[in-house]
Amino acid sequence: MDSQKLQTQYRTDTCGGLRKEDDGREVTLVGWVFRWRDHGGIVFIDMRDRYGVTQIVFDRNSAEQDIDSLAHKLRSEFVIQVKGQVRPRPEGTVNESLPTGEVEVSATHLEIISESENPPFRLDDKGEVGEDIRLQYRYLDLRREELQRYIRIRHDAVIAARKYMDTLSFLDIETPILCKPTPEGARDFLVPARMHPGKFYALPQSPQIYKQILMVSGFDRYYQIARCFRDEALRADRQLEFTQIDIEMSFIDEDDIIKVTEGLMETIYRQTLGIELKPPFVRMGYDECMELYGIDRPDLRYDLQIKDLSDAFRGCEFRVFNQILDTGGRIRGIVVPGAAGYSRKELDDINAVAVDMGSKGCVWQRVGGGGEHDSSIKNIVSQPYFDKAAELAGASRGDLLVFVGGPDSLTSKVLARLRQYLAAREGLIDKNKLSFLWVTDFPLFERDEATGALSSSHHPFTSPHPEDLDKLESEPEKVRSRAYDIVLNGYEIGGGSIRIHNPDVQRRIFRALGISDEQAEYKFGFLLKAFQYGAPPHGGIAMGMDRVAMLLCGTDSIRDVIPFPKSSKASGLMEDAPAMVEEKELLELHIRKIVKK
RNA sequence: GGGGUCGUAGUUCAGUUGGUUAGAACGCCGGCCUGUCAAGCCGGAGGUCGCGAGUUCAAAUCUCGUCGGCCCCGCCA
Repeated sequence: MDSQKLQTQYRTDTCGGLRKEDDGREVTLVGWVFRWRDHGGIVFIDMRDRYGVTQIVFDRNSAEQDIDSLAHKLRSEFVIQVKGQVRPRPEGTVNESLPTGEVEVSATHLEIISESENPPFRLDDKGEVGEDIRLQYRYLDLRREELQRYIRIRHDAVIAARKYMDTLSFLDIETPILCKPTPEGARDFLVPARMHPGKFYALPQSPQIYKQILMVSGFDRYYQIARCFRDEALRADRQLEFTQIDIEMSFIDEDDIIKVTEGLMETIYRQTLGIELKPPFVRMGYDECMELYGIDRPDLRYDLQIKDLSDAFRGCEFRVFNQILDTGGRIRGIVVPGAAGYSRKELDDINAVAVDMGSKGCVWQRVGGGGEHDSSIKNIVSQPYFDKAAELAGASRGDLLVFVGGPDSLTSKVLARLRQYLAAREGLIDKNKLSFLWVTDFPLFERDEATGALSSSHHPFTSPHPEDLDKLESEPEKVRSRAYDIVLNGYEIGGGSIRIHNPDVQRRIFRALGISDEQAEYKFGFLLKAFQYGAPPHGGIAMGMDRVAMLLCGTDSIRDVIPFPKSSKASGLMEDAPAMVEEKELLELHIRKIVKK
């Protein structure tokens, strides 16, 4: 840290910069009272700012000023200015745990700049504090070393990303926050348009259409660190507003985007944590991914692959299994090595997880030391079937098998969760491992099971796989897309696609989605029109900045890397947002409340 | 929209089968103290048991509702 740069009218140095080389210097520091140890005749103050902690000593005998009265008044989180002389600490009193621990500042002058109420929780990272109270007093929470570090890591990542993108000739271009509503996809945040009674803007779910139009404008390589808004339920890794590193390129294919993205992640990890990644990352097609892991964002830090055990149980005595197999379902399971010793309670817990994910439950089988099989269905199914299952699954003595039957959509969902649950339970997750994965060849559409309607699995501008174009009308669900996701340790940290740049193909997609020409014209006419004026082939990706930052910081909630996040019920606990507004404001916006509270 | 879990002092928590004045630690306030660093010692203050009903002679404790934090399902093109 270049202390020269941080010098101001208030300070000569920071609370993190002094070393024994500074012995004898007259310095002025400003900061917060972190801790104090009042011994009567001598008072120690740990003074804190962004840069660190420095011990200040007030000595009744040696101080030039009568600090007796002032120093004793100091309390936690007062803002103070201290003048004094740097000196080495007496022998035996060096604090090894502080970078500044070899020195202290002997105070000659103290000014209380700002007093503080007693803080509602301690800021020294000793002991847990409820998240509600932390969010309510977020400005104090953010003073804590941990959050200061997270915000710093996030900053470093953003700077690394910007430098990298700039090096590759990407232009940082802004796009509107007030957009045209798009009823597809996530729920929009709407903004009433005062000057257009009855009409609304929407906050961007992503800058998607604008960045595609920028490609038509010839910008070739665009990026933006863009705030996005989606009015959907929150999760530990989802907020109403979040930040994307949004990228779009022209005259490229999948490999070009993937290469740029891998380089981006490589740069971010090197610049923030000094970790060298080893691209290229593993790639896997969607179908294979779902078959092996049951989910499109598997955590590959551990194995526990899903096995198809249908053939083992075909014709067995268990009617439920036969019914499943006869109706196109499968029996699939995972082997947990060395877990045959699980108690009934533990097996019940596993079953509860399976039920929670929507199945009727799971079946377990444990392979005993003599190769004999114990199972929750051993009274129904005879031993040879278990032999076959163990053989198919590759389970050996001492292993546990857990399996679920049903349509693939169900077994995938349940087994993906069980895989995660069992890996955690078995301690198979290496916290220091970084398992990147590209998932490619997503299906272009997915069908809503309730309504039967098709919708885009990525977004409606995603290019279909050229080989599957002729199936667009006949077998739309078999059409693969040119979409790709990047996954890290089980989190989807980014996704994108090669876009459609041909207006005719785009219209065929809209038709397949049940969007009429008129509707398409109304909603996306401006994009289609733009494409009629020489659209370059293009594609891009959006990286979830919050999730990337979260993973860099090693936490499990993006709230930790967002200075002012919303609670899980979407409230700002500090400022108490959202809030009521005056009737007259609504009137001006041509809005009437129908819910009173 | 649904499920789980939690809600007691400023904070983190304990609180038995429903039964006397709801406790502990840390923090806070006061005093003592010249080498501490989560300082120490002595003393003190501090409670709408989230909120509202109900059951009961009696509710932090039981029941119902409600609000809020966290996690999950649905949702998240």
